[in-house]
Amino acid sequence: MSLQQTMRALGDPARREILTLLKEKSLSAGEIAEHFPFSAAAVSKHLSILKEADLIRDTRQGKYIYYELNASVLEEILMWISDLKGANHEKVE
Amino acid sequence: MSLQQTMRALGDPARREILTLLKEKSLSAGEIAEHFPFSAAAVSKHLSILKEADLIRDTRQGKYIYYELNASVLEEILMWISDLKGANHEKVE
DNA sequence: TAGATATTTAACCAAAAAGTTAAATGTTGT
DNA sequence: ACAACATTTAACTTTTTGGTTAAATATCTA
Repeated sequence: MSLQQTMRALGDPARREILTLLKEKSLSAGEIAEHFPFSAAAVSKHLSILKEADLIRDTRQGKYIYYELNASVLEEILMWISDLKGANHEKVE
Repeated sequence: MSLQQTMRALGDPARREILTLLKEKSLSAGEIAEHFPFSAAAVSKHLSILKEADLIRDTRQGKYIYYELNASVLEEILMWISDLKGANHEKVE
């Protein structure tokens, strides 16, 4: 929820990679885990950190839990960074 | 230099705070350290991490070393995030 | 209900991060 | 050259992070 959580979540390369994967389409935990050289448990932990930061949402479908990107949270970071850059960030209508 | 370094540097709240301070104006290491509850050495380490990420630049002026924000690096992150959001990030002329 | 599969949670471990104090370095002014 | 000051670097400690394997939980199907 907080900028802190979001930034922390984005600090890890594996988690950024997960977000990039999810940009294309929603994937189950297992499908995501396949992309990485470490255990499903490790990936599961990454997923829970991303979920706490509200960067992803999960929905169970039977045996599988599908994850999808929640890009809306990125707005806050975008603003923080834009602000640092001294941009005048008006709302784009 | 890498996105990884930049993201990692931004992952720490103290370092983000430093950048925010430097947004206003350049400050010496000592002035920056005054804003934090921990030692000057700890702040110095944060500064070196930010410097490695090229997020700040330093220039010595006599006894003092002044730090200034280098916002240009933020462009890369901004693009990464915009991309995740699915934005069509054209250059703004 | 039992067994197979998907995923998470728990307990644990090693490596990295972030802090400390003390010593080293660079600069100024006398 | 020396003392005072600003800052960094070194050595060390504690906490956090990111991984492991094994056990727990949830769902499906025979």
